[in-house]
Amino acid sequence: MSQKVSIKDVAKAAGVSTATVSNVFSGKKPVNVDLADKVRSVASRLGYQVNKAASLLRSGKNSVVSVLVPDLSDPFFTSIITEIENLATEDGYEIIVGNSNDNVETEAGRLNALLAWQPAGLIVVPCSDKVPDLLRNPDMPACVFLDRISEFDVADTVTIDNVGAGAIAAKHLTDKGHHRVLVAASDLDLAPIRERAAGVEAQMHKIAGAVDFLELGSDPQIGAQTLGAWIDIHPLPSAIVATNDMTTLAALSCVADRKFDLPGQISVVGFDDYAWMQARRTGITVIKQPVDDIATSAWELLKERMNGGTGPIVNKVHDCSLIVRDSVRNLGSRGADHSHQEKPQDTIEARATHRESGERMS
Amino acid sequence: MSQKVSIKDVAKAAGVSTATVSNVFSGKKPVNVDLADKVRSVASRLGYQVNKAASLLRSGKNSVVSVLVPDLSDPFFTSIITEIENLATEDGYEIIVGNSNDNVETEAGRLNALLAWQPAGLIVVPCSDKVPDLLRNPDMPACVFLDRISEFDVADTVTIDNVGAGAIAAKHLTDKGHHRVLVAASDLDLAPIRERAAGVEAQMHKIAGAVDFLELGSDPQIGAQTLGAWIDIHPLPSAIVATNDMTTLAALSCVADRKFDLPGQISVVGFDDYAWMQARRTGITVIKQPVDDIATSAWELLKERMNGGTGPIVNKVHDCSLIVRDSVRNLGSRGADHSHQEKPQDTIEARATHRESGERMS
DNA sequence: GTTTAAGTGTAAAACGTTTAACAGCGTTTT
DNA sequence: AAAACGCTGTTAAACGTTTTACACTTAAAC
Repeated sequence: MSQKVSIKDVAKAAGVSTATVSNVFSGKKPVNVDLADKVRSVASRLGYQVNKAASLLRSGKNSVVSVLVPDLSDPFFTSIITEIENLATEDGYEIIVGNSNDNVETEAGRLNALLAWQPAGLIVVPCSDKVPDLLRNPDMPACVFLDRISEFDVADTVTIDNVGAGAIAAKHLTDKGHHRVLVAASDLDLAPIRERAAGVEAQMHKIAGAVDFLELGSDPQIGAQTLGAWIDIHPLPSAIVATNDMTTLAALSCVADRKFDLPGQISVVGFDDYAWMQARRTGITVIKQPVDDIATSAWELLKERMNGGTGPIVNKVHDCSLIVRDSVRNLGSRGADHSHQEKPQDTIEARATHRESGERMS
Repeated sequence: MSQKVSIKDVAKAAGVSTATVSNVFSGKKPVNVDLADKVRSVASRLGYQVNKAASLLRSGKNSVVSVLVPDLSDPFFTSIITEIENLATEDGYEIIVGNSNDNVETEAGRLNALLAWQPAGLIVVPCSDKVPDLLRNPDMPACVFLDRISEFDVADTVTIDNVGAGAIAAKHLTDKGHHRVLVAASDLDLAPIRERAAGVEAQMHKIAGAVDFLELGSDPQIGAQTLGAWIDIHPLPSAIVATNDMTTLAALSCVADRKFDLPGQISVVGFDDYAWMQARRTGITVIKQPVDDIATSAWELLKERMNGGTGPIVNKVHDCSLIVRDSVRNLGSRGADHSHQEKPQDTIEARATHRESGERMS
């Protein structure tokens, strides 16, 4: 009986028209308050629930927003989804999630499935760093791209200052006297990863240090092995900089497997900040992405578009911060900071410039 | 134009009726293969996509399944969701997620919102351990309850042998000579947590050991403080057993904060297994829930119900396993195993009985 | 040679909303 | 006193599918 009761039943039982019932629930047109109360009470007595499918069909207005990410097992993406779900719920939206599995074809397939619902909006982290072809279509729902994206003229984007993030990590290392670092990248074909690596490289160049790059993929297990194999045949760098959460895990796994003393034998700067990074004897010094800010920006931008906003495309760029813990050894050969003992945990805001829109540094 | 093309447009362009187009895409009734090909080619040329809302409205058959969990920031729940999304996608379903925020009222609200879509099925982890009232209604969609549930006669459930899990953890500790352990529980009002704790307690009783219980909540940060405060005024137990992932994090945070040597000064048995647990010098010995199996069972059960399965309610119970790493010290005072050095990592299958359905141990 | 059946297609009626268009009726404006 | 307006309500037509009932053709069965 619960699913069978329609707006007509309520209308009949309350002695009004279906239009009135509709208006009571949608608020599109005012209804006399007493009458509205009566309708509501009748409705709840009958267990009436508006049928979203019918509502969507007629009005074309949807309350679901689709989120598509390349890897649902990556905590970075799930943490973004979590935050977006929070915000969306507050605004009366539902979230439907898709996983492209880092595969362009799967991505297209999922996109098609999601689009069949005519979602009010789309938040997507492309699995390549390019806009999926389907979404180049001019009459798509509101859409904002996150994180992995290197095209900024198709739709709103929210990203981080990747070059800056890499630079901060490297600066911290060079300040501590490190001259030779290894960048543990996931996949250098991805623009953000490439930029983070470039940020490190630029800083190392400044001090005439050495920097190597290694691709570890997105599986920490395999990444740890790859890294181990590399280490076997190369001189040990004094520090490793990870370019995302998965490579951080890979680096730490490798360090653990080989029983390296951290930071005695090798230092590590991780990427992304999770609870487990400080729930250990040697807390991990990390570059922290402002996950909540990213999600909030994405939601705000999307909301604006969903409400018909038709302004120029905005490219929101967030800054990362360095969280200093204990995984970087002070080699003390350079800079002014070997004179004092740093506090065990400290946040140094990035100095990277904050760009709201328009052109990016090349 | 993309969203505007309907089945009628395709029908007209292909010179057939809408019914035929519908049959081509739904496969409900056979269509001559040549004609079907023509329809398909016309459809893709026009960029036709079936409108799920209209389809759902008319047929009543939905391809979305709703998943509702108490905390989207809990990796355990997100890992389950991830796996369910995989399975669902393979079977042509979409997943819409909800977060009840550990609050019964929010749960009811989210449930209502999700139900308005008339999902084909529902997978829910209740925030209390009881079936939400809304779902007691006889004519609800197919539903299976996961993890936090203590009612087994309303719908299919999939849980783990919580008592067994606790017992395995405790047995490992007592075998290593531990006599006094602390159970770091999240919330003892939750049946599964209570049972895990009871499993530990039972085992400790067997050896006439001591066991304390402490509730830490679901925030690792706060939990760590609570635990620290407790430790300040109680003699240090030789080991801590966590009852879920969040309390594992809390315990490890606390140990790290206080610079306790792990496992020198204190041992820890964690709950749930994630990559970071072994990406550290001292790998964490944990009770591992078979997340993939849980998700798979849930999906299989749900699929059966969605396909009209009307058999008796089944209560699937999975066993946990112990993964031995380095976070438990061998106190060597008991049992036969202090004679040999254990391997660094080893999996010991639980001996807890495996129950497919029917009655549970009280 | 008539009936049955199988295979394939169509017309038209739903499904449960939202939303024009319109109408009644007090109140204000002219 | 007529006209205009605001407020509140209704009627009926969409929205894009699926599905029932039916129609036509051809082949097989009697």
